[in-house]
Amino acid sequence: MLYKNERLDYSITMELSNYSKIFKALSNEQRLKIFMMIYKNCCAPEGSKIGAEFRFKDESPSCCVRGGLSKAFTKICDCMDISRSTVSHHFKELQNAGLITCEREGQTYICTVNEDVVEEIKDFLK
Amino acid sequence: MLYKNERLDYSITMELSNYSKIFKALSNEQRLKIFMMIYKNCCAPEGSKIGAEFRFKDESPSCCVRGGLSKAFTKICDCMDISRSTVSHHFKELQNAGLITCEREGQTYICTVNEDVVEEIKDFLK
DNA sequence: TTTAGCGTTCGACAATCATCGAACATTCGA
DNA sequence: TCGAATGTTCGATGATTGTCGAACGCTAAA
Repeated sequence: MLYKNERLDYSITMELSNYSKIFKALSNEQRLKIFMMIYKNCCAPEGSKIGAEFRFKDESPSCCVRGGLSKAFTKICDCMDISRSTVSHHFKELQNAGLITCEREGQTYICTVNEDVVEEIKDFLK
Repeated sequence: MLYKNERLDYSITMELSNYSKIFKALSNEQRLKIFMMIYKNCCAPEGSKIGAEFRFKDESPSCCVRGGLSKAFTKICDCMDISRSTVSHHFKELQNAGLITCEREGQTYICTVNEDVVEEIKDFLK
């Protein structure tokens, strides 16, 4: 897992190719679910319509540290039925698309959603 | 090209798998460009930030008929550097994802963006 | 220093995808 | 009715993807 991945260029209006990279990252259902869980558990808006099924069951709000989700990898492995190596691969894809950033926290990671990219997605087609 | 393709189920909150299908349809850059051109030329909002490069150059507003883009296939073939069979394939993918609908108009087609799906995309992450 | 936990990397494999050209079907106009 | 234009279908091919298990490296704790 990268500490800091090279970010795509999110200038005023994003390039078409950047959008297609983001959509590709979200085009696999498992990976989309991973992203939604990270998003839901640390930065989805208050009253968001995003389903409660993405919330970790036994989590207090304290699952968030410095704006990110702590132990994201472990938590997600625990509630998905795919191998750890596959989950690792999906995390990398999400990072390469610029959707998330991971930062070491002791033995595990804090995972943050890149909110400027989320804004770009929300603005798509507007 | 289908006259009417079976539509996905866009209920109140769309299933994750429907979102991933839509993102997959938009994950190829050529296909995303095709979609943007159809969208830009018939139903992008007034003052949309979507780039003018998606506008057909020699088109008057009359390129829209009954809410759709007339001769979409021909026009798009003319300004993209891929074969007609590939363009046909991409149109099918966009239709299967529920993003567009095509209707015969004499020898060619009127192509319509499904605006309820566009709304779902705009609402994603909200 | 040893061990256990966390996550990565590697190599493999089957499945899917993007693309092409050729052949075909349909429709309109001459 | 014939020819041209429009778009589809087919089969092929190389590239990419999603997934796995095994082996590995790093970190924290005993």
